[in-house]
Amino acid sequence: MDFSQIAAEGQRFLPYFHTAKKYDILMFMEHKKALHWADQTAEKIIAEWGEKDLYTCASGITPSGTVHVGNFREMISVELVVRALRDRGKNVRFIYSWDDYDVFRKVPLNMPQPELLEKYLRFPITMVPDPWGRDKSYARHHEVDVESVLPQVGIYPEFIYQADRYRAGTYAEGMKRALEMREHLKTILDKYRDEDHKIQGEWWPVAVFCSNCNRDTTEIDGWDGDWGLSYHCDSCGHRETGDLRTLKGAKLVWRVDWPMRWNFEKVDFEPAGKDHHSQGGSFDTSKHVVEEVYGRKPPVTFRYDFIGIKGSPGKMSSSKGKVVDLPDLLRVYQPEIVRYLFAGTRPNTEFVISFDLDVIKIYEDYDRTERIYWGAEKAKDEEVRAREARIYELSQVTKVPSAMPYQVPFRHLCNLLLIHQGDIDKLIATLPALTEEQEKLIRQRAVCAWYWVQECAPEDFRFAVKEPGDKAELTDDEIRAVRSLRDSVVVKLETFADEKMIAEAVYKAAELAGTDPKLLFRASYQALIGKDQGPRLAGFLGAIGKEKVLAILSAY
RNA sequence: GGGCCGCUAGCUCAGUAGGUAGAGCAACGCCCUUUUAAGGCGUGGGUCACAAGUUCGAAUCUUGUGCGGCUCACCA
Repeated sequence: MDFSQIAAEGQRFLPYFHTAKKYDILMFMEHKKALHWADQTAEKIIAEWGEKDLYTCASGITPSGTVHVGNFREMISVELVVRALRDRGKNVRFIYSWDDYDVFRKVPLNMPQPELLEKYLRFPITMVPDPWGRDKSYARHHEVDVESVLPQVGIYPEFIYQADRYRAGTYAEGMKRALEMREHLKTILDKYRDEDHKIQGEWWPVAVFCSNCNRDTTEIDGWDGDWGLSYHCDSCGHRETGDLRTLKGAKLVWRVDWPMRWNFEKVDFEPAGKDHHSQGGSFDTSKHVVEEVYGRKPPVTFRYDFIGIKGSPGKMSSSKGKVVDLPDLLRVYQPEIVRYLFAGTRPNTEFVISFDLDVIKIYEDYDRTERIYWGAEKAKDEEVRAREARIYELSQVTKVPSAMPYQVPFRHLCNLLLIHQGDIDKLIATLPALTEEQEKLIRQRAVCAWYWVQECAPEDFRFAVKEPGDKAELTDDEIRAVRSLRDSVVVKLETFADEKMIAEAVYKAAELAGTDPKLLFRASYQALIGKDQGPRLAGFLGAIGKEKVLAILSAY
């Protein structure tokens, strides 16, 4: 692009282009910057590390309890960045670290058999039994819960099990290096501590699970400057001098462990929660450690915020200590929409995941984004269109469907399901012919909608169509209104061109019966569903079906 | 005490290429002789917390102030 072109184009965007500063012009020339935060992060990673054959993106947590939506935010944030990198043709390794060699510190409130678990405090969580008896350990149970559900939302990391790594001696070199740099590490960790909190007395960058009783209640007695490490256990009195390469219980303390692994795996990107991301926090000290002790630049990062919950994910889940996890989300939101929630929100902003009436709005928002992507709805401007389209792409579990999905608004879907008492096959039968792909998505959405209606929606949202013969208590006026509706509208329901025509006929029916339309509506809803209100009557009659409505109303 | 984040319409929030302030809901109005839990159209409404600075131009960048929140300094 030569300068005259820039100038011409610049005039369009910058009315004051002719007087703009050089800085403004430079900014303008770079204006093709990525719109989505995942793309921006991907570009930052590439800019920071340069062109590489392989980029490593990492995430991980300690499975010391139920892995909740907050933890999930980290996984999906990384996954979105991984996709953005891959979309740029990069080769990416996406690792997820299960820190299952951490100590079992306290028993979470929502665990079964707390007395049993109590006995294993101070053990590594990988050696605590699974209180459900399903998996080989407490840690494994939580890992399996997550690993089995992630594919549903299109997330496929390479899992790394830290207990296995440490016990296999994988990090022996890293531990030795930390011991050599012991004094320097101490200085780094003390940097942001005030006088009262400086490390007191002897400090070791390694800790040991006792080989006799498995607890971490040990103290280091010495290091021989090479591979030999001595310790004793305060619980069982065991004393031992082991070799770092074979001493299975030895591990690095957290703030050294993390940076050591950044170096070991050559991590280029890893976000962290806000608890890690303040000065003196673990990400901050780890940054110093990886540079000064392991000689590697810290990864590109960002801070993600916490997630709040609004409404209840189900009637049964109000027990104490209940945390909301990914399966809870998937019962109410179809997988694309789970991804959409996270892809559509910048990681460093807090947001709430709703299980109440907001669910309807979230579905509507997603549908709108979908229409914009497919050009079925105009976006305000090109920028909005491009951003919405990108969010839509990133929200897909695999790839974008081959044609625009058939949209059934969530609220309408709920009503249809209530009419058909949750029978999805019957519901599908009322829709126009769909492709296999479209039907699959509707079925998925219907399962969520039905769960939501039954478990999360407010009581007055639900209704059930009466069975013929189940007669409502109506006054004479009401009975007259219902008869009028039946005889002047329902009997020729199929002759109306559209819902609007039916609506008109409904009002005409009230007039014929000599009653207020209000009364007719109330009476009709009472007769059909036993409530004072319901979905818009005109469409509702058609949805229930002429035969069934007649069968019900014939009692009057 | 250190650090971080937020403060935009009545409410919930978009708005991080600096270029005339936006959406949804609420409100108000009009229309379809009819909003009964998927009606349509339209209108009003903001000192973008406050102050100063940079700039031709600031919600946007800088500094300071206020209010609210989070986080670290013990452990991961």
